[in-house]
Amino acid sequence: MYDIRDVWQRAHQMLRSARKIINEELRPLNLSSAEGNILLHLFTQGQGELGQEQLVEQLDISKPAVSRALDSLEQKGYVLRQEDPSDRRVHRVRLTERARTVGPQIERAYNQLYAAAMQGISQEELAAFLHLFTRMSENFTRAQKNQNKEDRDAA
Amino acid sequence: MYDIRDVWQRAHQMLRSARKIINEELRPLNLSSAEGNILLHLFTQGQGELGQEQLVEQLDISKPAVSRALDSLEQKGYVLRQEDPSDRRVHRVRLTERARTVGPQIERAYNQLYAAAMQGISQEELAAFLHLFTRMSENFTRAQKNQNKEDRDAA
DNA sequence: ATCACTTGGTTAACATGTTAACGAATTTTG
DNA sequence: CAAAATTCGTTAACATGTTAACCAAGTGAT
Repeated sequence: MYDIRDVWQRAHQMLRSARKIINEELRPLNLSSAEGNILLHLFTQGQGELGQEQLVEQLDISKPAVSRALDSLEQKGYVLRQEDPSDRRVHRVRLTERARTVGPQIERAYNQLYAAAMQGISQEELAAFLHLFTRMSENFTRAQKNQNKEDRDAA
Repeated sequence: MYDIRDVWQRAHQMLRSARKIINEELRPLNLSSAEGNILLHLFTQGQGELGQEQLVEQLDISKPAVSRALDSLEQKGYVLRQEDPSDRRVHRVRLTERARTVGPQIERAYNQLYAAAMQGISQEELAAFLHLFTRMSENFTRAQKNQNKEDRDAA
């Protein structure tokens, strides 16, 4: 019999394993997985550069998480933050030459991870998987809204 | 087109939402989700009592995580740790009267979460989902083993 | 019996994420 | 235009998990 609780356990397992693998793979570059995730996104999605807020939205992690990862990346010389002249609130994030040098290595690490994940899984299965995952995640979003609503109603 | 990266994003989203919902639901009991997870396990799986090591295995979280959650639960009067007379290393974890009192409320919170998750998802779909999830997670376990092996080979 | 190994649990250090509160810059609105 | 609201980023506090190092108790082999 299936226990829904296994879904959580599996999700945890998967994320933990993936993080571990990426951390291991990026250790020679002195990069953590959190940093790697951001760099990868900049490599593959960023046309030129991105504001931090865009990273927050596109990677779906919180502002402080992005802020601190960028602190570290800047420290290590992988990115630059420069003020946007047209809106001085936004910090545009740009990859440095150094980052571009190691880019392929980072992409290779992630591609390796993705390939490992997909062993024995077809495109169709992945599609179905993501479909369900999405529905579940939407269910939660809805549940959370209702919860907030009830809180407000109770107040 | 599907991007494998979405799997991670969805998994993160799901775990985050679930944690948030449970935290909200258990706040009146002064319990966090980490604590609730353990209590739920004790309620539903524990015949009488469990050693901490068993919690570690069955919940698949690290020893320190269990240790600290139990510290807090003991502090709050929800569990007791007693030395096993037959093996004085083992701390047997037992629910207190107080825990049993709030048991139904905790189980209700989780059942509500599970019900919300399953909205519009059939048993068959869940089964397929878990099947794939399991395969993926096994893939990672294998990848990690290989990685460790390569490390050793390199040394 | 003793010495080496294993096992259960704790502590310390750190990784990674979150929310809340804030400051500065921009936008909206009356 | 000036006051109010919003937006972008940072900082502080904390939640939750991990690995590494350790102690104390059991186990086992010579």
